Amino acid sequence: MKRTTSKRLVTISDVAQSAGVSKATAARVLGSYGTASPVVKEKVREAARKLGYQANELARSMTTGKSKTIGVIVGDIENPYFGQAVRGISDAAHAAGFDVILSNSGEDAAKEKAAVRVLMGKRVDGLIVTPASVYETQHLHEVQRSGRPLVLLDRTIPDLAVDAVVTDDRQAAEAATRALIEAGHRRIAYISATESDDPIYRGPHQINLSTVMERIKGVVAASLSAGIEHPERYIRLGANRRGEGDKIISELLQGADRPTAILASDNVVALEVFKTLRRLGMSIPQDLSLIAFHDADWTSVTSPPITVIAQPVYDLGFESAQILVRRITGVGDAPRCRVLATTLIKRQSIGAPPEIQENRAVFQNNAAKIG
Amino acid sequence: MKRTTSKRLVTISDVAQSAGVSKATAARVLGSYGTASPVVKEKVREAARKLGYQANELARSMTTGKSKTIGVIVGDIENPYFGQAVRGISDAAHAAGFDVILSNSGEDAAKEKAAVRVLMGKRVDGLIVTPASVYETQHLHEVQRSGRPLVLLDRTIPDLAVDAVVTDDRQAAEAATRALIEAGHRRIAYISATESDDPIYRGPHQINLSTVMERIKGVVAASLSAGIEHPERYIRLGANRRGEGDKIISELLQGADRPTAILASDNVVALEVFKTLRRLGMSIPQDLSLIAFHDADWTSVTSPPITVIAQPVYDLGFESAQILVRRITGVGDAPRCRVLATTLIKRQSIGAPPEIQENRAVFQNNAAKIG
DNA sequence: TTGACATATGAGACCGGTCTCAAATACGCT
DNA sequence: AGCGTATTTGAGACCGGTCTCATATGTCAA
Repeated sequence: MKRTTSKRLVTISDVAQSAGVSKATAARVLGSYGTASPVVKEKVREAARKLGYQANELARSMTTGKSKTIGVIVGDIENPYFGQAVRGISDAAHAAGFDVILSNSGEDAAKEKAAVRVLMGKRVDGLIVTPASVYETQHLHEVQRSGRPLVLLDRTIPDLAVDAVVTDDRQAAEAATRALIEAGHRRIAYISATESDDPIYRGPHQINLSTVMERIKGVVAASLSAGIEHPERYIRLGANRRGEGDKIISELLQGADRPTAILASDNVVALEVFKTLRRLGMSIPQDLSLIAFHDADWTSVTSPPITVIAQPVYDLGFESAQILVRRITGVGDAPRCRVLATTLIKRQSIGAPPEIQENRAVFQNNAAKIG
Repeated sequence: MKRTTSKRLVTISDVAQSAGVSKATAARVLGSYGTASPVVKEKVREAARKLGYQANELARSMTTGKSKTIGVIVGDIENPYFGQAVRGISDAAHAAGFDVILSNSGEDAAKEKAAVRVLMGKRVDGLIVTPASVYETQHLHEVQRSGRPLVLLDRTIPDLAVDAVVTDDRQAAEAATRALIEAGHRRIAYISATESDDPIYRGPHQINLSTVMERIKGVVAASLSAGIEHPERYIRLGANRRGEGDKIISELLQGADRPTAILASDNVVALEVFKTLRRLGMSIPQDLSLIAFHDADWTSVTSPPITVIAQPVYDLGFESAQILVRRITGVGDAPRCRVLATTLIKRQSIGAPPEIQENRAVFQNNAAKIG
């Protein structure tokens, strides 16, 4: 039995020998269970201090069947959105006496599967997962079948009967679309970072994530309600970080009957819009109005400040962890989906569409000629 | 022995029974070691599939003394800087056959200590830590003493002889300061988010992090070289997320002999500068020039785009993990500190100080009167 | 001092996997 | 069929902690 990690760590047996008591007594003191006399307690603690004893949670978990640890798999470790959610998770978990360990899927279903395997292998007491796909979910079904509690964060999976905590993406998209319609827009694009081979939206089969589908439904519903025909013609997918954003956005804005407003799925897409507009010599909101999902720190200091859909991300995380802790503790009622509200924060990135501004200018020119 | 987690998971013994072989044979097949006949292999694998066997890595690690897992403790999970570093760590670790689990210290030494305890308890093969303080390091010394490999990411600890990977913060700060001096600035502030009771810099005893100390040294050295006296009078600390940033920045900018340029320690501080300037009715770069550490996505789309010190964060992470893997594998040479270079990316946030612009305006007025 | 009762302690089984080595089995040749 | 050799298999010890229960020890009252 070879150990490439250089030194065997100090065990309870070492401490027991040093303190002159049995392994069982030393374990009682160091594990804070059972009884021990004050004299023995002090002797054991002193020996542990001197030897540098560090508990082996592996052994403890093997025996107790519990790790007091929650495993969390986030979609994109580089996205501060998930950072905030993790802060909420950590706060709720720690308040309930649980530790949190994280893993990152990078929005890739295979990596998510590997992360689930790692965390299950470490026998975490429960899992919080932001699913990377509604199509590749076998590994999550297996978690459910194993009996280990699972909560979905931010996104749902239709045929997986587990708890979920999400924001009301449909209502958010409807509200944003209505705000743009009230400002005069009839050609409104929704641009999403979600992976897709074909950037042009053709139907639900292209959509991996529940959040994206809900938002599309919201945009389409609000547009149809306002009498706008074929609103889905302005929906684009795949505008993610790998340089596709600029291409998709510029093709859209340089096409016939271009949209006069964009609803961006997240801050990544909003940034791409900014960069593309600068390159095309267009400006917000004179040439294009913009609303973005998520109120990142910097969205209020751009010129102009961006109108955003603020999401209660910390609460998402906090609630997820609370529900999971309840499940771990043994609550067995039916799984449910908790839906949190969003807030539309109006800043200066919404204006009238360009053609309405031109009509106003023509009208003023005519008035000057008459007067 | 009570198990609140509802179901005992499937073990190798269950699979062995189902396949009609011994536990040792089933283990050989499922653990991919030793030998087994092709017929037995197929029987065991089929039984494992049917029963939903998921390896217990706790048991495996206990026996082998290895977990093939790297533990990472980041300073601030909400900062995309650390997200990028984690991506580098993950890529290098996975290439070497290791898994990565994360924990967040929130730049709090007590939380870092707890995170170290959790990850050491889980017997990770090694640790990568972004230390939250150069003063509270006992827990990291204990890691070192235990023989478990440890690499410091981004920041060093002076009396801890372990490997570290950092950026050249001193040289970065010198280069940025020189760029501002060349643009005419003689009053240059360095504003840091690092925790401090007193926002006014009085000496090294206030500084928790090696990066901050190095940057201060760089700003001061470049200023003194250019004949600027008492450059440290414009150094401010504690401008973090909790609302102190606005107060510190506005007091500084509204004081006598206010600075005409700011070097911001990170994007958080740069954002605070933007917000405060807007509130005070001042603009970049006419009233104040700005350079920020770290080239975040959004720094190139503000108006004006910000001059930044780009840091090779992914490489920081990647190198850290490579060094750690070598240590885990048994390399025993002397610990070393690997220093990576930064790049100054000039955009439009640097201009001449306001008083030089005024002198130019006066000179042009005089020329018009003559001509 | 003795007996009753409460508290502290130690021995041994167990968690689920790995590893070693002896025994069983398989295979090929005479 | 028997023998020699190679391969496969199973039994049991072990990792480091927890838990149960029998035994030892301590305390108090008669």
